[in-house]
Amino acid sequence: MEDNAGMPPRAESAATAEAPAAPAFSPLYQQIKALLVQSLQGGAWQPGQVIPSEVELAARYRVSQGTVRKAIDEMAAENMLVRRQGKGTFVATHAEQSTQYRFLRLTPDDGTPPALQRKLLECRRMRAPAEVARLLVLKVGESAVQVRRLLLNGSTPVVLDDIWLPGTAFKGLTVERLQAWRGPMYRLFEAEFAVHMIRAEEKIRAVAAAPEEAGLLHLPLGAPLLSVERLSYTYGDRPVELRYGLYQTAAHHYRNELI
Amino acid sequence: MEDNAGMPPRAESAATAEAPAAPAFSPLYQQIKALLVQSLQGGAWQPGQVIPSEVELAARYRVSQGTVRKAIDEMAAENMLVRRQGKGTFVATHAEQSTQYRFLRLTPDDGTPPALQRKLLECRRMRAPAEVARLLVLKVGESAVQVRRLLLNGSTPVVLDDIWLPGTAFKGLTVERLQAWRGPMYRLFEAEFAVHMIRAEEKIRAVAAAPEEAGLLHLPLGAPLLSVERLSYTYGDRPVELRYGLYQTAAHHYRNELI
DNA sequence: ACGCATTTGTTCGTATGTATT
DNA sequence: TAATACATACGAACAAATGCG
Repeated sequence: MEDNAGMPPRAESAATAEAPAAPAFSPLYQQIKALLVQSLQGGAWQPGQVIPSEVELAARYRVSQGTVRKAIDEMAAENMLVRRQGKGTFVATHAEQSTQYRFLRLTPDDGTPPALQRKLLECRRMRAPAEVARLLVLKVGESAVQVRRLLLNGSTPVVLDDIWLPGTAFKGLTVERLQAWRGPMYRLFEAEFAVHMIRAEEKIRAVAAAPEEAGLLHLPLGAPLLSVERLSYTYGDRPVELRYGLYQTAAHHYRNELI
Repeated sequence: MEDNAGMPPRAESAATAEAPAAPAFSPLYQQIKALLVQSLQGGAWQPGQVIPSEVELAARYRVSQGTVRKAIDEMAAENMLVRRQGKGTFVATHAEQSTQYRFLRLTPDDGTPPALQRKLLECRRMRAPAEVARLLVLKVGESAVQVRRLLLNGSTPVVLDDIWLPGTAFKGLTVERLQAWRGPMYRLFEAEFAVHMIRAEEKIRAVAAAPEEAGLLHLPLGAPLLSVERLSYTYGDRPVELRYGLYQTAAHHYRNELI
């Protein structure tokens, strides 16, 4: 712990540098956290896999175990990592039972766990419409993939999703690929396209069913629907999915916890 | 630090006791946390006030500062306490700018901060209806207070709230009291009735405006509305407020963050 | 304006407990 | 049983923010 050669920047180096523009000092554990996020972003550790132990990471970055621990604590709180006592710390995945449909807040009123069947309606590639391009931070004219699907409870359609993805990141996403996939779509994204959703923002409204929507959801024209616009982010706060959802809330509700 | 006389239970005592029913061992910092929550619940420290410093609490409970710190960390994460470097740790309150309207997720579409005027419609005392009694865990026939109000953006009504409170806890809540109050309702509750909301669960649906609602919100019959059922909890997971809200989402939306 | 005391924030080191393999 | 990994707990030191004299 004497020299610091070849090591990542320490807090001191940033703090002692008398830069005129105030280089935004950050505590050591935040720097370690940033390095860990970089490793995840770079694909050094895959979803579901163990990351090195706290002791090893401490040695690697030449900091104390407590500092690594604090960095990992924050990442675990943000659902990027999962700690398991006695086993190790794992990269979060949308594959596990507990985190499956982590982002779907629609729940049956009777409390039973949500069990919805998928019905793929469409999957096509096109130039991103202006609004989609704006939200996904694409250049004008860049390609996007549109996926439309229904979620059904038995024979009752409950959700109509209109999903938009950046074309370049999702090269090779086809109807067949989607059709063949069993399991959550976000799991497909992380397994086949190395895109891991870690956070999302939603804007929710009540709207009246338009003709096409009403037809697909087997509802009368003008029936009230929950409109959910979701923008999902991956590491580094990069938006990578835009999803317009229409939820039928006669026998379901959107649950939320305020803290 | 030698003897432990008159002190709260330590982790060891619980762990070593060979109770047959497995008395649910909890780590020391969790026990400290429970004691701190009790102090809040008992009103030992008022909202907005400083609690004793970490060093003093550590001495009082005969544990290390780090253990107190971890207990406070969790409570800060749950918004029960607020830490301020150099000043101390404060009991959270609904009075501050940052936490005002902490539970109101409705935001104008144009991004401006929500600025809504209140218009009180009703405040009366009655026997709690069955559903209200069930959710607020009241005995059949117990009294409840019903408050109905509008929130307006200029002259446009945006929110219609139907609020239910336990009658005993809110003895003395009258139209005049509500009418006179400036500031968030939750601030009134904690200041005048010692009821502090720390958590809430919401169930959200899209519904069609019924005649009375449509009239109050200046909307056509059947217009889509966001229906928000909120159950608010105070210390010890006791539900103390039930609120049925109807939100007009033409120029506003309910924002949510998924993590 | 300056320094000092107080309080939380960060970092380190060490030891021990608990869960898993 | 032993080794490994995370979880808890303690103690110490210094940094940063705040408020007061």
